[in-house]
Amino acid sequence: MNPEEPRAEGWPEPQRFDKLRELVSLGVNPYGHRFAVTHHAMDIFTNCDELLDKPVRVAGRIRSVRLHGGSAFLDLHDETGRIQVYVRRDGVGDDGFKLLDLLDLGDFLGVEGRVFRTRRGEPSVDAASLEPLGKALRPPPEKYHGLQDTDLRYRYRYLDLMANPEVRELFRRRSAVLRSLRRTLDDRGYLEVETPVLHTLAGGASARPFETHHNTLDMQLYLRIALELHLKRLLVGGFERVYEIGRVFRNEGISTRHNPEFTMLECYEAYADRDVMMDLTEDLARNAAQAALGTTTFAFQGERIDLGPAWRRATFAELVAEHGGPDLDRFRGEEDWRRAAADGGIDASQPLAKIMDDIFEHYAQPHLRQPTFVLDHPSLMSPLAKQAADPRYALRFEAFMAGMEIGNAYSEQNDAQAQRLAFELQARQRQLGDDEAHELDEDFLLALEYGMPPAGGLGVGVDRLCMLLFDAPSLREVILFPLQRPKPAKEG
RNA sequence: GGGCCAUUAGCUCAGCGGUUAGAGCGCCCGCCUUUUAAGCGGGGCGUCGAUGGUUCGAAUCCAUCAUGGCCCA
Repeated sequence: MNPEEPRAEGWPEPQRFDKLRELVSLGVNPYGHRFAVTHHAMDIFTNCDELLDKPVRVAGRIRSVRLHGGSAFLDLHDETGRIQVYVRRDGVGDDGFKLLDLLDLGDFLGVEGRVFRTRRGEPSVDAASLEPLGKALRPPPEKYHGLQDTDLRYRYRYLDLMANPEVRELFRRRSAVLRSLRRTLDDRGYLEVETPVLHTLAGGASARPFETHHNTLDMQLYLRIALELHLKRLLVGGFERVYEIGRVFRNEGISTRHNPEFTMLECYEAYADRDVMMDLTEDLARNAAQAALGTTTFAFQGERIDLGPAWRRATFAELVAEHGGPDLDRFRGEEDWRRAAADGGIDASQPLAKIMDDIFEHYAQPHLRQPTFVLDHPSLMSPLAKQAADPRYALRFEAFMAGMEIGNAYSEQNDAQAQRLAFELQARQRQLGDDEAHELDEDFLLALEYGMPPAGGLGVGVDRLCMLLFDAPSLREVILFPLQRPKPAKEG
């Protein structure tokens, strides 16, 4: 940006350009370089008495200025909080005091001075010198109400973070959740790995993928919809406990519980099964809650959720029947499902797997408030899981709370021939119009043919877990930059 | 995809057929060397989301569109 060439007309505050130019003409760099910070706001606030009259160097953004003629109070915000700076003409000299006129709310400023308490007892820094570190050409959001408009909050998340301290706190807690998930798995002997985001075939889940293209290879590629198939290849390779925390992408609708890209934790444990993964799921969730909240009970949208006691375990069929749905155990085939759908007011012309999903969502899901493991889904919906003794059902669970799915796990299919049959069944569903049915993945089958240990596999929707723990009404609240349609560029 | 709601100053909002569109914060000018949502005096900085329409008159009523939110699929 060349300050001599002002595009200042039409800017919110063209005076900021004038001040910028004047700083330069005084030989002051408005954009600073290194500034050796000795203390953060929080340090001075909590250790004020020990620091009294000691020299400190603090830096941050100017959020408030109270001018008093020959002196001024500035509120400087750094990552740890707010520290008040007292600037007196006697303290910083005429030249230093003149700088005050050239500073604006939103500017970054470095201050060297001594710690003192004001008459009212507030820990403050009596400035000896001021060093502009970063001029703001636009004003920050309003200081009391912050930035409320959700569109603007997500679109310009930096303003949201600047204005709303509780948003900064939320993302600190999210980081604590991530650390806790990693620690729980690390402590259990898991290895964290990274697998490709670009897939030649999007598998591991039922979802439509994003498509992309590699120019040099002239090859169609897909953004991954799950981590599953590569992590299982690692079990084939000999790692026994692996996990990945990574972004997956699903080309589907956007809602308060869905974002096109979201963070998934998947972990695979050789020689374990679904039941082992249930215990692990409870541990992961409890530890995350402890790490982020310091407790395993919390309120979600007015509802009390308790992760502490052993979670309820009930089968898919039991839960549907319990809430007025059909007796799935008596179902013989597709016709029974379609009739049940019609009876329940569900679109009976949809692909069969979708009908199964809808029947569960219709009857059971809204009632799953306290943490619940739903066991034994229909096999058709679970092509990557081993079948139960009754082959209509799979050795699978999904974890629900507050009516929301947060986890999904299988006793992983390690029989290459059974996996091929399951894929072939999916391929037929695809031909019948189910574009979410799993693709037949020869490359994955090849890996299984070399032998994979039996394993429990678990996937956890990290964003949803955070949403619950933080009592967020929308998934978008816990994602720093949720996808938004671009705004037309403003004129000027 | 369907229904409902919102869009007014940089920000948070009021105004809902009738003078020149308002408040607080922010901003500009002046005063003030321990204030803290500092204070005092002065200044309104606007394509009322966009485009059409109804009307003597539209921020306000109607239609369409755009963006966002909530609910449903």
